[in-house]
Amino acid sequence: MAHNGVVTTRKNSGTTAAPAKRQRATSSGSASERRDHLVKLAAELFARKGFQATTVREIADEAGILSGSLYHHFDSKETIVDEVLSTFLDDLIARYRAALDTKADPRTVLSEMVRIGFGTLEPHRAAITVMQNDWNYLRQFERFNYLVKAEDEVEQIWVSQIKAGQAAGLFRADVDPKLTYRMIRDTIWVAVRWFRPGGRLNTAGLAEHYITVLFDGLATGERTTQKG
Amino acid sequence: MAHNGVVTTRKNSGTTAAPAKRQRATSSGSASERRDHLVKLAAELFARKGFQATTVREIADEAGILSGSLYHHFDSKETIVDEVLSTFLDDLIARYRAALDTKADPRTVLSEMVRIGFGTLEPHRAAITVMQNDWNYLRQFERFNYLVKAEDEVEQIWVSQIKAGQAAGLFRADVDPKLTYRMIRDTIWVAVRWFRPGGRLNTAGLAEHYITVLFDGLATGERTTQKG
DNA sequence: CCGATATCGTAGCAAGCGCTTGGTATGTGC
DNA sequence: GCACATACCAAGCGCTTGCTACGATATCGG
Repeated sequence: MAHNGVVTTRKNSGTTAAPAKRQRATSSGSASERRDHLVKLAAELFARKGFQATTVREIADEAGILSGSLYHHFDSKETIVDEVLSTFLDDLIARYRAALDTKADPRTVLSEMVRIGFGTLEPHRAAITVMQNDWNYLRQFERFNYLVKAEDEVEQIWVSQIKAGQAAGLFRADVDPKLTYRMIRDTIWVAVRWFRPGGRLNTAGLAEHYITVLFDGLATGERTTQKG
Repeated sequence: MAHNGVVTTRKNSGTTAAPAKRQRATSSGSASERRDHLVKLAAELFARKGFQATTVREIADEAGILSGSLYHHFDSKETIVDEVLSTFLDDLIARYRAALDTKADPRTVLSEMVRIGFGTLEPHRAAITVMQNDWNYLRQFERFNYLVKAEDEVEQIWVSQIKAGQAAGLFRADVDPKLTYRMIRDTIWVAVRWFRPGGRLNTAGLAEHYITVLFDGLATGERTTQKG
């Protein structure tokens, strides 16, 4: 009664080729393959229900094990979400740095960074969702201080490119770089809330659409507010 | 042991002129004045910690009463957040309708709607924050179906204006109206995450900044992607 | 075949959760 | 001055939470 029967109530979620009935996971492949799989399952639940609303029992159910068995792989529930977020951030920052290394002009680099942002929407959908929804909650724990650090580094990358573009006369000078960065960033990330693969546009299409509006605006004809 | 002493541990949060020490709230003013005050206190907590992470005991503590006493005013914790969100939405939609009633040209109306959006950032900061962070969770309850309805009405208002602007040749025809709306909406609302009154720009300044970029773009010189 | 290691089940603890109940003080209308 | 309504306290119920302790089983190199 403490827990309802895992074996009988298991839903065999039809996502990845899941182990239909419980069977001890054979130690195939690298040491932490099982662990990585558990992280992915948990990430999906965190994204769908929120970090706090997701219980360790639910995560275990999804994997076909009992909640206590999770603690063979992880110290705590927070360790799991930590892995979800840090994996995403590492990938993101690496991509940004690569774009910077091309040494292209600011407009080109900025466009590429927009594409990178939208490009992470699919592979890191769950992580981005968690980051959006549970940022405020997670931030209060010391162990997630690195989130703020990573965010600062990303901001620095964007702002420097915007400023460079202004200095080169490519971008209007009457906009605030930091403010502009924040609006771009938010527009990209928040798209995880409504973007679903298989819709009218893919993430590449979204990126081009946004780049168009971002640089050239929604209006037609001459720019009416040109100051710088 | 079941609950620690409310009187002794009360923190007398230095926000609004709070009742420093507990004293029975005298029935001054309208019948539900006390209730409204409790809603505001709860909204701040919901915004800061998230809906689920906020306990009824914390709300009661903030008000200087015991958790059970909250249920004299509210049926449930969800009733409280319901009041927070519906108050905001009612106000927002009323403002949008007023802007529509001016029958001005689409660009003017759209600009005004952007101003309205940013204008709600301060008076409804807590509600917007809750809406952003806890939308996914709250949406799963039937009682919050009206949230989706309200969102649909708002979307309809925006999209019709964008389409009208395209038909009038004011806006470029090669952008997707619905997609454009979503990006505008997101950019405005997500600003609650970083906007703090007293910074460099107030919400009116934010609005003008965004209107500039939205209509005329970030780049200088001729529009390079003009198609429609 | 054997021990090492990884993986998982079983059972349950301490704490905390939203919420309920029964009773008490303080006003207000008549 | 008594009935009534309001606003609250005190106590705790039933349940869920993250997590732990410990034993069982599977796999595999040697």
